[in-house]
Parts: sequence; C-alpha cells; structure tokens
Amino acid sequence: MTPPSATAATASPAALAGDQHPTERLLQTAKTLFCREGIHATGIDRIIAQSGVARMTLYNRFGSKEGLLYAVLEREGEEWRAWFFAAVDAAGDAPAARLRAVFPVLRSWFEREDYFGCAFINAVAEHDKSETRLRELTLQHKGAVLGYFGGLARAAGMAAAPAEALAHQIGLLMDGAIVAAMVTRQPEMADHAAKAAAAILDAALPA
Amino acid sequence: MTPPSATAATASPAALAGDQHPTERLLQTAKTLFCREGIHATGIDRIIAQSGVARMTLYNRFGSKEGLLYAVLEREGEEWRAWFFAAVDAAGDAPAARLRAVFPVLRSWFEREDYFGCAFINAVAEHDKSETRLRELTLQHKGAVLGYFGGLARAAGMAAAPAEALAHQIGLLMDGAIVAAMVTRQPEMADHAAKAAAAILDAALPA
DNA sequence: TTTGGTGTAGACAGACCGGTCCATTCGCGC
DNA sequence: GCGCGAATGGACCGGTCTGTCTACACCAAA
Repeated sequence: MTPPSATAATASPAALAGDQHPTERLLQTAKTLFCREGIHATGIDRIIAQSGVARMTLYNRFGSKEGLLYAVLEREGEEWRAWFFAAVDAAGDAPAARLRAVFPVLRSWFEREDYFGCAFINAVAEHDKSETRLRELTLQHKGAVLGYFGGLARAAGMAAAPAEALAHQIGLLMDGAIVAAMVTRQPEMADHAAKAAAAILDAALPA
Repeated sequence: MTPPSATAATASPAALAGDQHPTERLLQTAKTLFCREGIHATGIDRIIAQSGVARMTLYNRFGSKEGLLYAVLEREGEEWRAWFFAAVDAAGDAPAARLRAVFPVLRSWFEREDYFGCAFINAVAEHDKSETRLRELTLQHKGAVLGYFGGLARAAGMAAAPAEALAHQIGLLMDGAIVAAMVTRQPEMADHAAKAAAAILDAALPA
C-alpha cells in the first residue's frame, strides 16, 4: 500500500540500507519490492541484496518468505490505516466533511510515484484463491477501514444499518479507485470516485 | 475473468481434455489455472499436463508462457465482454434499465464457483508495475466496457461529457465490486454496488 | 505409397528458487 | 578485556522453473 512515508524522515533509499535495524530494513525493502514487482517475482536474493541484510537474519526473524510476507502486510496495514485515518480526520471536525475528504486523501496517495496499488489486493490476486490466510488478513484490514467509515456515518446522524451500508458503498468505490489508479496510473480516478461518493452522500445524509 | 461459459456446451472438465483443438485446450486450461492459482504460481508443466497437450505444441503456438498469457487475456476479454453486454442488454430495451441491470448481472458472475476475480486486474497486480503491455491490454478491455456504459448513458439522454463521467463512476464501482467479491467471496458485494449505482443514476438521469 | 505438416512423449539444459548450514565477525553489557 | 547473542557472508542442497531438442506417431493429400 505504501502510505506517504508514515515512518517519515528516512525517505532516501540510500539511507534505507544503512542506518536502520535489520528487521526494519527487511520489512521496508520487501514491502517495496513486493508491491512494485509482485511477490512471486521477487526472490529472496533480491530482498537480502537490496536490504543489505544477511540471508540467515531473514530466516531467523521471519521463518520463511511467507512469514516475511505476512509481517509486511500486517505492518503495512497498520501504517496505512494510521496515515489514512489521520489524513481524513484532518479535513475537519464534521463527520460529513471527513467522509467527503476520503477521495481527495486517496488521490494524494495515488500521486506518489511509489504507488503500486493495495498490497493486500495484489497479494490475494496473485495467490491461490483457496488460500484463506491472506484473505483473512485482507478482510481484517478492509474491515477496520469499513468500521471507520461506518463510525463517521453514524456520527453524521445515520442509523446503524444504513451507516453500514454506506460504509460498504464507499469501500467499494475506494477499492475500485485503488485498482483503477494502479492500472491507469491516473490519480484523477480519485476525482471520479469523489463525484460518485458525493452523489451517494447527498442521497444518504440529512441535508 | 471467466464469464459464465460463453463457449457454452463444453462445460465438463473431462470433456475439455478430450475433444477440442490443442490450441483451444491450452487457452482454456491456462485461463482457469492463471485465474485460480495465479500466473507465476502456474508452471508450464501444470498447463500441459492438465490440458493433455504436448509441451512443444504450446511453444509452437504461443512462443512462450508470456505469449500464452497475452493470448489468454485477449480471448478472455472478448468472451467476457460478449457475455456481459448480452446479459445486460437482455434486461430490457430502455438504456436506464440496462444501466441498472449491470450489478445484478455482475452478481451472477460472482456467484459462479469458478469466479476468481478479473484476469486483467490480477495479471497487472502480480507483475512489475512498469510492465506496459499488460496495462495496455487491460486499458483496452476496460475502455471497451466504459465505452459501452457511456453509450447507454447517452442513449438515456445524457450529454457526452456527463455520460462519460457517469461511465467512469459505474466502472469504478464495478472494479471495486470485482475485487471485493474476490476477497470476500460474497456475491452480495454486487448488491452494495447496485445501491451505490442507484444513487448515482438517480442523481444523474432525468426522472 | 510417399510425403509433409501437426502433434506427442520425454529427456535434457541452464537458470533460479527457497531454505539450510557453518565459520566468522560485530557490538554491547558486564 | 570478556563473553555472548546477533548479524554476516557465502557455500551448498534439492527442487522447480522456462525453454530446447530429438525421435516418433498420425493422417491427409499427392
């Protein structure tokens, strides 16, 4: 997912290989490579070479490439949500204003040159569809986001059931914008989504 | 993408390995395996074993695994669009009625047990994001679908620009539903999308 | 009957995969 | 300075990957 440098400061890729903890460098490097080039296409050798960490350190910390992937996703989910919620909340105190800020915030994500789609969606897409673990991790992440949307909707005066329905609709729009922006490389996909969201919100929220 | 057996008749997997042209069996088998288990995770050996075709036949016909993938996507796009447009058009003569039929039709796709998401999206997701060929193929496919939506919107009385905007919004909702249904395995995602689309259409179309 | 195109069966090559093992070095608290 | 856990660097393993090559079977047209 690659949120706008939630870890801040250490932006330079050069600095990345030098001063951080091995675990951190592994997670960071793996996240980047997994997202940009795909998980299966990224070999262990690439990860350890680019992170400047010994092979055994990876296996001691994460057990396997799969374990590393899970750790990357867990971390990425936390960081992304922290960034996203904060950015949306910064749009104002009114819940309705925050709901309307969702897609402008997403656009700022799409505009990053290191935007390569949602790590969770991409991971599910390239694995066996009967794999449950990955889908569970993804559902957990998406569930947290939907919960956040639902909370905003209720805070805006909606009842529980319609608030949940609205959260689902915004969530669908968000997933659509994420994959459309990945494929087209056009951040403006967020604007189309924002217009759609506006129509939905206008119909759902008391004026 | 796996549309509901556009090639009809030859549904049985057993029949698949027996009576068809080698080229056909390769395309069919590769499509299924690529979608269900991922492209990188599907080896040539699996494809030739399951299709009952000689290894050299694959390389004579398609040149490489990559060539096979492109052929699969091209074919899949054509078949899927043919099925989808026909199914939506069957909902009625009125353009508005057809637009509102989009997500019920998608739901019938999500309900298939061999639904594993959109082959194009999945392919882009698991390859290097600087790969242009795959993204172009995907854009071509999505462009055809957006064009279809835009045509319906104009036929429903909308001007060119707003019709195109509406097409984008429906398209985003569609992509979102496709990935959400892939991750959750819940066809009801289409219902949420349908509600969102209804709000958009109600606001856009003249009553 | 011959010939040529198409497909088959499987051995094979070379690269690369994830993962293991081990000897060595580093860094830090004592 | 000492000792010990953590990290390193690299050799190495078995397996699998894509792609090539050869020898052979079939079948229709000349």
